[in-house]
Order: sequence, then C-alpha cells, then structure tokens
Amino acid sequence: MKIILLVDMDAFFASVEQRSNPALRGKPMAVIGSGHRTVITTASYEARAYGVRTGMNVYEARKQCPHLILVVGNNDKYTSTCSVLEGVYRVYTPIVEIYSIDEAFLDITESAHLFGGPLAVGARIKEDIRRMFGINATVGMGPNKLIAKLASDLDKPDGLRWISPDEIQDVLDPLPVKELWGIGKRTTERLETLGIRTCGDLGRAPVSMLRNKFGILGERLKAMGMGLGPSEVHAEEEEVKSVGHSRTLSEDVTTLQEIGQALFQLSEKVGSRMRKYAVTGKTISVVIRYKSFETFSKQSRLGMPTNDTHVIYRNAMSIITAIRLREPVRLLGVSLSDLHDDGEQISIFEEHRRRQRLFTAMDGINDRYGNATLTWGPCVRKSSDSVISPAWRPGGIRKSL
DNA sequence: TCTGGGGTCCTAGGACCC
DNA sequence: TCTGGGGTCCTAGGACCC
Repeated sequence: MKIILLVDMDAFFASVEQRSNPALRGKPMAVIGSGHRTVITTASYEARAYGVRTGMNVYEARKQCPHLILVVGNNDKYTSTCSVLEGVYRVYTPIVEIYSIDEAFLDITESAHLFGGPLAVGARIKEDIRRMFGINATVGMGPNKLIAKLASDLDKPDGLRWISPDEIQDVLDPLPVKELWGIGKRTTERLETLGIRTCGDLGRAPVSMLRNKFGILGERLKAMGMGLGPSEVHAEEEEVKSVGHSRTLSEDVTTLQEIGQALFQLSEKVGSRMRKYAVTGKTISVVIRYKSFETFSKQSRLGMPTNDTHVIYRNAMSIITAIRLREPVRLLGVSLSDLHDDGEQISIFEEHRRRQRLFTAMDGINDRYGNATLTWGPCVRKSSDSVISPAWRPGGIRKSL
C-alpha cells in the first residue's frame, strides 16, 4: 500500500500577493489578468467569504464584494516560488510530480518513516513553506491520488489530513459524488438521474449498469466510489500532446484583416514555444468564439509537421477563410497537436534552413531580452501578456519529446 | 461592465479501404 | 432487390481539471 501526499497551496496567487504587499493581508482581494475582459484567477479566502470565485468576471465579483481589491497577476513571482517549492519537496522524497503551479504529488511510501510517519512529513512540509514563503498550504494524504486529493479538499485551508485505508469507507459513504476529483457538474447530474448521490451509492452501484450508461468511464466511476484510484506519481515530466494559444480580443472583430492580425500573433506564440522545445506538429486547430459566446473549432491535417510561424499562420488563415462568420468574433485560438520531435531534422530546402536560422536568432534574442523584443510586423501591436493560470506547468514541455 | 487560458481524455460519426 | 463487417483515419465537440 502506497502513501501518496498532495501539497496544495491555499489561494496560491492571492497568498503570494498578500505576502509581498502587507496592505493586502487580511483583506478581500483577488488576482486577475490584464485587460478589461478578464476574470478572477484566484480569490483570497477573505474574498471567498463574500462569494467571490475563480472564473467570475470583475463585475460579478464586485457585486459580491464591493470593496474587493483587485491585483493584476505577476507570473514571475508565482513561477519562481513554484521552482523553489520543488526543492522543498525533494528533501522528503525523490518521487515528486509537479501537477500544476500550485499542486504537487509526492510518493512518500519509502521515506515517511525516516521523518516519523506521514503526518510528520506533511507537518514539516507545511512548516517549511510557511517559513520560506509565509504562505499556507494544505497537505492531504492517502493510499492513492484520489484519496490524497480528497483529504486535502476536505481539510483546506491550512489543512493536514491523512485518510488511512481503513477510514476510506466511512469518509466516502455520505460524501456527495461531485466532491470526487474527476466528477464534475455533468456527471453529477447524470448520476443523480440514476439515483446515485453519494460515493457510497456509487461504490455499491452495479458495474454493468454504470458501464452501460457511461462506457469506459463507468468502470472508473465504480472504482472511484470504492476509493480506488491511480497511485503512480510521475516523477518524469509527461510528453506534451498539444501546444496552443488563445486570446479574448480586447474588442470583438469583424474584418478578415483584424482576424489575420490576431491569428498571426497567436501563430507566433505557438511557433516560438514549439521551436523552443524542438517539436513540430501535424494537426492545426483554430478555435473561434463569437460575441454570443458560441464557441467552435475547425482543424486540419498538414502535409508536413511544422513549427514555422508563417506556415502555422497560413494554415490557420485558410481554415478561417473557409468559414462564413456569422457574428463578430470575441476569441481566437490556434493550437497544434500530433507533435513530433524536431531534434535532428535536416531541412532539404535552403529556404527552410535560412528561415530556421532566422527563428533561432530571433528566439535567442527574445529569450535574453524579454518575450517580444524582436517580432514580426503584425505582432508589434500591444500583445499584452495575459496572466498565467494555475494550470500552467512550470517545466513547460520536455526537451526530449 | 458579463463571462480567461492552458491542457488531457473520451465519444461519435463519416470517409475510406479491404 | 434489401442491402457484410471490420479496421483505421479524421473531424467536431464535450467533460473535466487547474
């Protein structure tokens, strides 16, 4: 039986801001992105008490809490904190999976006894984080990731909880299914129609019935209801499957020229990231969101895998021009998938080689002097870097895909 | 003064081939 | 007349997560 530990930072971005600006401490405040069409990224616990939630727009948040203080997020602070945190975790075990910028799984099966047991490890990690960064974290532990996650959810903020195997059944039995990691709104509703409300109900439901209604997911649901889940902590960074960028435009656009400009900026963002990690992609996908919020995507296969900004742009543009747009466009996105390693690839065409050298030079300059020091004409316009989301992975894409 | 952005995984249906 | 059946590839969309 393994012992899996999850560290989850409490209101991470908000806590970091409150730490670095004492005037924000103890106050209802929230971190937002730049631009006027932004949402709450993280609300402090003081703000949550008023009903302010992640994903709310600013108007809604202020309605909940008129004296809410809003702070535009600062990526560097969060990413550097995250990097140092990894070092803290590695004191306790080499098996560390950085799950997101504010969450990490640790496998402490073999090492817990060296520190006096699971709860002692959890307490020490919390104390290390408090001492080094002055912020709180919640630690949850269990025999697998599902239970570790649940333990932390049930005890936050500033929590420490270990759900041992013999407690699992008692905890799950009365617990509403939507509390489980992986069961969202839709699945909760569908289970409800089957008369399944608690994890206890779910664990007792016949697997044949669940498989019937949910397919593969049905078997996983049954297992989850019984407290079973993955217990493998991936210390190696996973291969990335797609690289994309999307942006809600500061104003809705209608002309092909405006759309093209935005698509070029997105193509350059995607291309430069792919080049940085030496990958190419063979499937391109364009996402469009209308003014009405109706959202859809169109994708196509490329003849050759690419990470060339101009090739990405041309293909994105030909997807767009094939669509008869029915409304002003609010958001555009470009993403590449079916990724390949671009390691040793030798270009046959001199033109291609020249372009690759140009990209390498431009990317190098941008790495050294900041993101858009050197860029292409259509990118010169303010392309304000929006705030990073808590889902951002500090390691980015692996070098060796 | 509405409603961000980065992902993963799964399903369903059509095209196409043998 | 009364229409196989599998497998693979591709696209679109939905659910879920942080």
